[in-house]
Amino acid sequence: MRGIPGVAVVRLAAYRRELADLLRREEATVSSSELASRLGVNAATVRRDLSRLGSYGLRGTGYDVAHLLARVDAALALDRDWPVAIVGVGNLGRALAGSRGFTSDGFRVVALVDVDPRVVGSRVGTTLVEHLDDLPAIVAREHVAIGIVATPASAAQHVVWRLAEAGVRSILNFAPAHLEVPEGVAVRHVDLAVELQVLAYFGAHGEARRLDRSRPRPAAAAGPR
Amino acid sequence: MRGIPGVAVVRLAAYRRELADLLRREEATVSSSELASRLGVNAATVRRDLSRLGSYGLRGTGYDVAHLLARVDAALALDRDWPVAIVGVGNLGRALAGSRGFTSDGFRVVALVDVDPRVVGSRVGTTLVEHLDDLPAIVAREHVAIGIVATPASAAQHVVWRLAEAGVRSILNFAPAHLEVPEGVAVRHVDLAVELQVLAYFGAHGEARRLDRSRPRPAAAAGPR
DNA sequence: TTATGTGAAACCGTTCACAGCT
DNA sequence: AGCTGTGAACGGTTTCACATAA
Repeated sequence: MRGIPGVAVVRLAAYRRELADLLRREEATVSSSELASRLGVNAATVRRDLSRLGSYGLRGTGYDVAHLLARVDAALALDRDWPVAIVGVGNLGRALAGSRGFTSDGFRVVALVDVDPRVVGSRVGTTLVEHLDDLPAIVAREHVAIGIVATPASAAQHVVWRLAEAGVRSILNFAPAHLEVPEGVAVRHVDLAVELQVLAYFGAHGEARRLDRSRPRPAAAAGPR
Repeated sequence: MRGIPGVAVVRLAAYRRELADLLRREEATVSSSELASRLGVNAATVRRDLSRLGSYGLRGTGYDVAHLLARVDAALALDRDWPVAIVGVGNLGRALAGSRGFTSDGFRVVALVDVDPRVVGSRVGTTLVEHLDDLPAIVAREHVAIGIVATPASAAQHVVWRLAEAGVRSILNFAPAHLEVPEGVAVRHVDLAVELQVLAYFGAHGEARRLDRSRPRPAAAAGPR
């Protein structure tokens, strides 16, 4: 049962969002087809995704919203604490630090890191901006589990190595660059320029395909195999 | 060429980035395997992707960097102008407006839109923030081709209808919500919370997986506490 | 020899369709 | 009756492997 396909993990996160909404509305149960239509996916896909977590559906009725939400949270490991460090305190880094998505469900921005002497030592909100050289200490002190790379592309690879050395094994990269990572480190990329270019392609080719940018980005590349 | 698979379009944008870099370094040619290793993909995949644009490779040598870049640009329709409107001028909207990725290669932020009276009428940089109600006029005036949704989730669907009505056919959504769109409108989603949750999953399930474009990777350690 | 372009195979996620619970 | 869980069919991408060209 281990080994949920990357795309399916992305869908789990989407199901979670809908489930949280249903819970808020005090709906007791949902069917796979209802979840499916809310998210624009096939009902069989929903059932297969959820069945990977175990059989928690009730035939004839659907899924218990609260229970299923708890199972999804457990699968996504959201029942733990995930301290986040943001490296690169420019416009984007600042915006991310204040973003809703970055401060909920166990995610907390616990550190801001930069190298620019004009920024290091200042505060963003209540958080002090510290120097990249202190990363090992910061990671140890705050138990940082996820690193956000919001630096220019030219610095991104260097930052990734520093993060990896310091023990961070999950990285979300906003820099427009492909990154090499050591074995055991997971990376996901969010490249704004790429998103726009893809939209340009579809805009120009008049195809309105539904293609969500859901793609996991595995770790490391390393040597030939 | 018509009908490039969505994932391949994303890779084209990545190749473009590498090609631009190679051009900057004045490299005259690249091989598929060099591009492949730079991006962590298979060389055959690179060749198949590029061959969809036509046969521009030179056997025994590789691809002419400048020529290939021009072909990729043409395929992605980057030889045109793509005026962008950002709806939702909060932290994220502001950061995006000033972002590098949003102001290059034909993309220009030509309009900022919000509904909050405290924001409408103000300026971000040199751009005036206008009211959502004026969207049809704004789109017509600026020839807006791409709309960015950077509003709260609760407003996102409404904004999408407004954008679509006004004639915008490409939408990049940053709100944490699934969006219904009319036929002929392309949407891409960037959900920061989802990205973090996916990283939490991989961080927690670090074990044994294989490296593929869409799969988790082997990891050696456990998650955070 | 080196590297492209591409049939054909392998691989993998998606969807169907229905058996099996409640 | 209604809806889940899943074997099996399906469809599309990826990768192999090699004919082909420089």
